[in-house]
Amino acid sequence: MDQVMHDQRPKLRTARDRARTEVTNEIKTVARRQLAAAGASALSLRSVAREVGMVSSAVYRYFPSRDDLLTALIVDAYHAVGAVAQAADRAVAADDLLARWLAVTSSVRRWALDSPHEHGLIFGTPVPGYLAPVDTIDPAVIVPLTLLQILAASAARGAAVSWAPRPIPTALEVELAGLRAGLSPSWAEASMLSDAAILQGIMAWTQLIGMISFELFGHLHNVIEDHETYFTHQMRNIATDLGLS
Amino acid sequence: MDQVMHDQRPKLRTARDRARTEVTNEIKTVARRQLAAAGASALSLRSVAREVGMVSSAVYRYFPSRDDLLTALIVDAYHAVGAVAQAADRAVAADDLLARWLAVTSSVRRWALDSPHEHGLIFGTPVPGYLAPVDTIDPAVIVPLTLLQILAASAARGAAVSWAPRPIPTALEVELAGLRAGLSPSWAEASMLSDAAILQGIMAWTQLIGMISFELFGHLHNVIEDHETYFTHQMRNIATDLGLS
DNA sequence: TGTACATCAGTGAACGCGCGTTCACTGATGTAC
DNA sequence: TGTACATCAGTGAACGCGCGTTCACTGATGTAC
Repeated sequence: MDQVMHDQRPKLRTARDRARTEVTNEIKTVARRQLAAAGASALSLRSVAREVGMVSSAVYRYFPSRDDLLTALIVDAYHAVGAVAQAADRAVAADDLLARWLAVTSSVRRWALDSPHEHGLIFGTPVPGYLAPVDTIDPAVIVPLTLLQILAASAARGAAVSWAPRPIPTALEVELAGLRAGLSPSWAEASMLSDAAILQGIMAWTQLIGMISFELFGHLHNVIEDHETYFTHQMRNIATDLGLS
Repeated sequence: MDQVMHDQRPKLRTARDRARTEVTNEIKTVARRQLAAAGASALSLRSVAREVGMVSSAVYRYFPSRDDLLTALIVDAYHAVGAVAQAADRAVAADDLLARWLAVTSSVRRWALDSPHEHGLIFGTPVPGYLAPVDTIDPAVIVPLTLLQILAASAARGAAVSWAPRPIPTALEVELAGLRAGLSPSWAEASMLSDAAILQGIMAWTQLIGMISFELFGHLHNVIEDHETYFTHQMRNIATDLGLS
C-alpha cells in the first residue's frame, strides 16, 4: 500500500487528458470504418493516420503498435454486441422467456449484419500471429452468459429439457465445475444451471454464431435466401428444444 | 456442333502437358503449406514462386492472378473435406446410422484440425474483395449433403424427429422446393426428405462447422479444454435429437 | 525423317505501391515551488 | 501570481521491406508438311 493508491484523482481532467481520449476515440472510429471497408488484415496504421489527419508516427502516441489498435477494436466489438444483447434482453418482459430468447438472438444477428467486419473480427479467422490478450475474455462472455441466464430462469421454473440428457463424461463435469467456479458473481443465476443445461446453452450459442457466420460469410448462397425468415424459424425451433415456452 | 467437339483427345499427353500439371500441383502444394504457416491473407505469389524455385512472373503462366490461385486452393479444400467425409461414411456399416453420423462429423473435425488454415479458408472470414466463383458451389455441398443422406436413410426407416416440428413458413417451403429441384441426381435420397428434416439437417451442419470453428478459432478457451470429449458428447446429443439410433 | 514455324515455360528487370516502426526534433500544455 | 522545468502530442524524414503485375526476351518443346 504505497502512496500511489491515494494518488488517483479520477475526475480532474486536464485539457490534455480530454484531448487524448478524444483523439484515441477518433482513431478507433476511423479504424473501425476502415475495417468495415476492407477487413481486418487490411487495417493499416498509416491509412488510419492519413484519414485522421496526422502523420503515421503520431499514432504511436496512442497505440504502441498495430496489434494493440486491433486489440482495442476487438474489445470494443465484444462490448458492443454484449451491450446490444443485454439491452434487447431487458426490453422485453422478464418472465416471457421465449420473447427474451428471440429478442437476444435476433439482436445479435442484427448487430452482426450492421457491423459485419466487427463480427468477422471476433468470430472469423483469427488474424495471423495475433493472440487475444486477457482483456478480451470478460467482454467475450457477455452474450453466451446472457443466453444462459434465460435458461436459468427457465430452470428455476422447473422446466425440463425435452429429451432425457445422456450421461455426461466425467472429464466434462470437471471442466464445467471449473467454469462455474470462475464466473463472476454478476452471473450467479447461470452458475446454478445443471451441467446438461450449460452444455445445451453453449451449443445454442454455437448455433447462433454459426448461423450468423454462415449468413454473413455466404455459405447459404444457393441454399437459403430469405435469411430473416430462416433465422427466426430456426431460433424458434431451438427455443422449443431448450424448453423455453 | 462444330469440329472442336471431335477434337478432344484426353489421353495423349505430351511431355509439356505432363510438366505443366506437375508444376501446377507443386505450386498449389507450396501455396497450401504457406497458407498453413501464415494464413490466407499472407499468401503471396512471390514467396510461393521463391519456394518453388522460379521467378515470380513465371507463376503467371499457371495462374492468371493471386486470386485464381486462391480459388484453386478453395476448390481443393472443399474437395478434400468432401472426400474425407464420404470415405468416413463408407467405412462403417450403411445401416448403423449413429455410427455413420459420428464417423462423418468426427472426420470433418479431424480434417479441420489437421488443416486449420484450409478450414479457415473456406469457413472463416472471406478474403476481402474476393468473390467465390461458380466452381466452388458443387464441392462445397458435399459435406452437408452427406449428412442429409444419413437423415434420409433414417427417414426411409420411418423414424420421426423427436419433437413435433412447428409449421414451416411458406417462404421457406418455396426455397426448399427450389433447393431440392437444383440437386444433382447423385443426391437423390436427400431430395426426398421432408422440409422439416432438411431444415434440421442444415442446422446440424451449421452446428458441426460452428463447433469446429469455435474450437479452432479459440472461442472455447477458458470454457472447454477437452475438445474431443466435448465434441463427441455434443454430436451424440445432436444425433439423438435427429432421431438417429 | 527432316525442316520451318508456332507455341509456350521461364527469365530478369522494372513499375509503382504501401506497409510498420524508429528517431531526433519542436512547440504547446501541465506542474512544482 | 509568476517562473523554471518536465511532460507529452505531433512532425517529417528515413529505414528496410515485400508485394502484384507487366514486359520484352530466350530457348526449349510441339506440330504441320
